[in-house]
Amino acid sequence: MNDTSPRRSKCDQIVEAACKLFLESGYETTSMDAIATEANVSKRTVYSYFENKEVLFGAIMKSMCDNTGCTHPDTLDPNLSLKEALKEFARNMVGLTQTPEQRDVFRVVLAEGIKFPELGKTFWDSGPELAKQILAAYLTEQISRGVLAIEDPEVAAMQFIGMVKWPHSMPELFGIKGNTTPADRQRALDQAISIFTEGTRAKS
Amino acid sequence: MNDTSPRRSKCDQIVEAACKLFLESGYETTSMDAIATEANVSKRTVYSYFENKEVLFGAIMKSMCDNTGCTHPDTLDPNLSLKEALKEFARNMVGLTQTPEQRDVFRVVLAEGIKFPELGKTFWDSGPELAKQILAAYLTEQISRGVLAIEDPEVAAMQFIGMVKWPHSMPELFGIKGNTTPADRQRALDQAISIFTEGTRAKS
DNA sequence: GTCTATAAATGGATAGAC
DNA sequence: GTCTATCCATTTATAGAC
Repeated sequence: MNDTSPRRSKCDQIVEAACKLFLESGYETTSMDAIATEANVSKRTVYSYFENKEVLFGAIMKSMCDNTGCTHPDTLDPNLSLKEALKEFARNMVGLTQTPEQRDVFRVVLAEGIKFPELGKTFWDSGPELAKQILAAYLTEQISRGVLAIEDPEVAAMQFIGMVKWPHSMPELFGIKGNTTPADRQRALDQAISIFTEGTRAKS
Repeated sequence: MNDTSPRRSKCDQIVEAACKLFLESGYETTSMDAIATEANVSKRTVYSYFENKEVLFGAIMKSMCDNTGCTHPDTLDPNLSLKEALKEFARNMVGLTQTPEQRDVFRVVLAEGIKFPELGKTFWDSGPELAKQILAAYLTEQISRGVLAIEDPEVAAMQFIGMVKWPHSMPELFGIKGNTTPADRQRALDQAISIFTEGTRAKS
């Protein structure tokens, strides 16, 4: 017995092990045997908590989506300048502070989307869609104040998110080891915000 | 025997079947049995053409990347206006004319990226990276003519691609059935180009 | 509740006949 | 080259003892 952590319920051990393995290797490649072993628990115990493999996977991924989808603030800070508010939003929600876990969730949800269609919707609603709505509400407010001029703020929100996220996330997702430094990413973010604000600012 | 097509080599039948099934269901879920059945061929015949499952998958996906990565034009048309050239680029390479097959290739490459790392690089180089370089060259030209003012044209190219691709591709990738019409997508594209050109135009 | 052992099914790969 | 039949490993899921 390798009971390092002082006292943790069997269920927690199973969840933790399943999380780790599913995110590493996806649904098919991860066996219930491997999960039981990783959790220091017998396979029968796994089945006493989760009816079968599909249920276990669904439960794990649902909670991962809920927890990693969106970090806290649900509005953009109205006290900051336009550029500063957007920068803060980009840093927190759609970009530079993305953890390896968030990246793995993204990849696994996408990979298993055919077998688990409702998972795609869960992820989408708690991640990109939520971020879009928050940003769109802010943009709409700025439009009504006459600061910005945008035809469709919802689409513009998605376009901003794409502009910030794509150059940073896609290479990483495809395993392209960019030799970008934090300073590089900071400059890219500044450029994105500059293009977006200049391109949407109301003509005075 | 269901030999509908007049005369096609066994190898072609296998490739075609494997293509279809791998793109539909990914690597693990697709069995060699299923491929043989779909191809109207015995399993032994599959193994006489392809050493094993990994080799078959690698060959299939490599050719899919080469064929669907990037459509023909390798420069932007210098005779068009800035906006028209960008619109044409966006339509051809990163957006609205994306086929279901291209979307499936994207998804499978991403999904199996851990087991087949070099596949990610193959896809990247023949798709997004190539598109980026073509666009970056065009932007650089426009900068040197004093039409645009951009600090880092390579990053800007990726940002433009993200702005165009994200709102359109991501929901589809996650199985979100957008009720967007072609007219909606056209308007979104126009808005993206407007934001980008206004945001990067040199101050006169 | 938890474990060891096993049943039932599936999948990758091969042997040998034609 | 192609087929049928089969081997062997692995995997999900369950039975029965403690």
